Amino acid sequence: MSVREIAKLAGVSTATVSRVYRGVGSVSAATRAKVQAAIEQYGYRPSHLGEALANRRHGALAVVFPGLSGPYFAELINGVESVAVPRQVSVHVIGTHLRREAPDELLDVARRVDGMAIHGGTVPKTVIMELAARHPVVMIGPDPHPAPVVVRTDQQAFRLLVSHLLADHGLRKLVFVGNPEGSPDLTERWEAFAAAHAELGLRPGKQLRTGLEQTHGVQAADEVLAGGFDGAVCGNDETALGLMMAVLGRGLRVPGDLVITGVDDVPMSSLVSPGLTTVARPLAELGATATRLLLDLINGADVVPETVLPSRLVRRASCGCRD
Amino acid sequence: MSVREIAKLAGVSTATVSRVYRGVGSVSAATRAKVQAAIEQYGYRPSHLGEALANRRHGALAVVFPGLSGPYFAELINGVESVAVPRQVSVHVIGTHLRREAPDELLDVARRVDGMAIHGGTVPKTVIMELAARHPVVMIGPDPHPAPVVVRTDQQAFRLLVSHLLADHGLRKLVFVGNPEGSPDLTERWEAFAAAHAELGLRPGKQLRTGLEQTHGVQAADEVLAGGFDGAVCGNDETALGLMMAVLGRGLRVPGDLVITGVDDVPMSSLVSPGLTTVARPLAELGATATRLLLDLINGADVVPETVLPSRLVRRASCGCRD
DNA sequence: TTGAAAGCGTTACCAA
DNA sequence: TTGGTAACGCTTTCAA
Repeated sequence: MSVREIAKLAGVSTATVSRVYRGVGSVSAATRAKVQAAIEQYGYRPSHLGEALANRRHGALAVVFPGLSGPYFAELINGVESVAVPRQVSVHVIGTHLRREAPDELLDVARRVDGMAIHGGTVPKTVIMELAARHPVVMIGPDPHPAPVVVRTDQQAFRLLVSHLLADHGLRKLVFVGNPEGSPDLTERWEAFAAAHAELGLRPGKQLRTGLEQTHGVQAADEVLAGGFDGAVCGNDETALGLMMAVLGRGLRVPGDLVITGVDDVPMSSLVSPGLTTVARPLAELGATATRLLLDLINGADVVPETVLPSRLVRRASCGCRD
Repeated sequence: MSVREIAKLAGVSTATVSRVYRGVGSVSAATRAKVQAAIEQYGYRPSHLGEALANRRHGALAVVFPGLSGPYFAELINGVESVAVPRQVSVHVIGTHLRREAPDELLDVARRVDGMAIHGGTVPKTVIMELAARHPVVMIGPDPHPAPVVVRTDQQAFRLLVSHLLADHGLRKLVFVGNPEGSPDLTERWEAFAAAHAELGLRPGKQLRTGLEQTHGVQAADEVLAGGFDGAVCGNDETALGLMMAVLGRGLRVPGDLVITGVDDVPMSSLVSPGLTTVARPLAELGATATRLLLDLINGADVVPETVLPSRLVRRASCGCRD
């Protein structure tokens, strides 16, 4: 089923079929009806390839993440789709899982889309630069590399959080749970963690390097508990929740035996008991903004190089505040 | 940068450029070198659209899920990619989030891929049939609808699990946590749950309808605890883990105050304490098999209509077995 | 070994 | 309001 066949069946030209299908240009009611009938009878849908080739536009964009699992990415993707879907742009979600072949894969993905939004910390500098040189690229979250366009959240609330634990709750032995080397986001948080300590003339607590998933939080429990810390400042909610689960599973209390905090404010965090004190970040908005900018970039518009979205401290019971 | 330009720059025909790029056909060493040089100098990569149009093949397939979040889907996707990536086929991951517009979206996605693997319970019968009529389609997991090709796991181990709780642990008041109406997978599990009760001359326990995410498990806690049940048989590990977390957070004990079991054996389940008793399902293999069959279907091969993979009971501490 | 030309399925321009 | 025709960027067949 191609335009040509439908055109023949309806006794019109391909141009007319195209016009009818897309509802543009002027077509008499009579011809329109004829063509519509043929289209419906044969269930004709134009080939995406033909369309895209002629338009020199894929009508698709890619979002590249280190992984896919978890509420963090789910929310980000929601944001992306909330702007892409209404504009009829399809979204390719790529999880590199940080595997080696990722760079080559991305070069290949680039051939199928009009532009890409790349999460910070997923691909090496050289690849980003190579991609950005040829295609519209927007970075989601901080990345140490010189990138064309970046959308991110600030670290203010996170610093406030650490100060809150130190100053208001009087904690003096905090662990930072997360690996600053693995992710630019965590690098910034570690710096804010250190800065908040320094501000009070304290030495920054220890750093416990783990991944960003719930399982990593569970696995960190033994070491955290053995370290005699009074509070665990986790790099994100998922590790915090994993840690909390492990601590509770040992019959200990939060915040009584250990204060725990996270970052992101994923849905679980407000539901568990004790509620998780965390930093709310506008994840959906982050994805949506990145996508809007990317589409602007694709359309050749001028785009501001850096957009910073606000984050917000959310105090619940896990830090010791009464709920 | 198109074939034509490269051809001109290298002083050869487009056919020769194409041959060199793909490494097929016979080309003299001298011309090959000339062409290679031009390709590298200009960083030429053939347009995917041109390629696909000429080959009448997208080199891509879609996997359709109800959601994206969580370890269950992550593992399934791993399986899919483990076979697609080596074959140079790119994967479009679609999360419908069960939204209304999903059917239309899928029809549109179908225009961009060579075939699709659809998770059971994600789209209405009519849509599946419409898709399957025009495109290669493989279903992942049970679906009540007549589908061309299905890959699934059996329910044997799940039934065994329920019998184990009833017969070996002597539990008499089990809740089934999950909504059979929402998912064909859960429908089958509910049936197995009822059958295991019937086998011992017992009446099937109550059904507590919730979603399949961790948050839903947390939210179900109050109702489960108020019901005076001795065991909660959850539809999957995620709800089980959420429930467990909520129960522990209230200062209660698992399995002492409540036995909890799941299905899937996601990574968290072996890490938490108490370890979660569950049914291990070969999720990666499920995704991989579906993908293999889909590619066969695309290549016009004959394909067996139903493949059933085995599941396995994994006893840990949460059911009351000593670890 | 190489090239000319047709074809893949659209859209868009220009005439009619 | 319509249609013819030239792109779009590639692969492939057939000759040379």
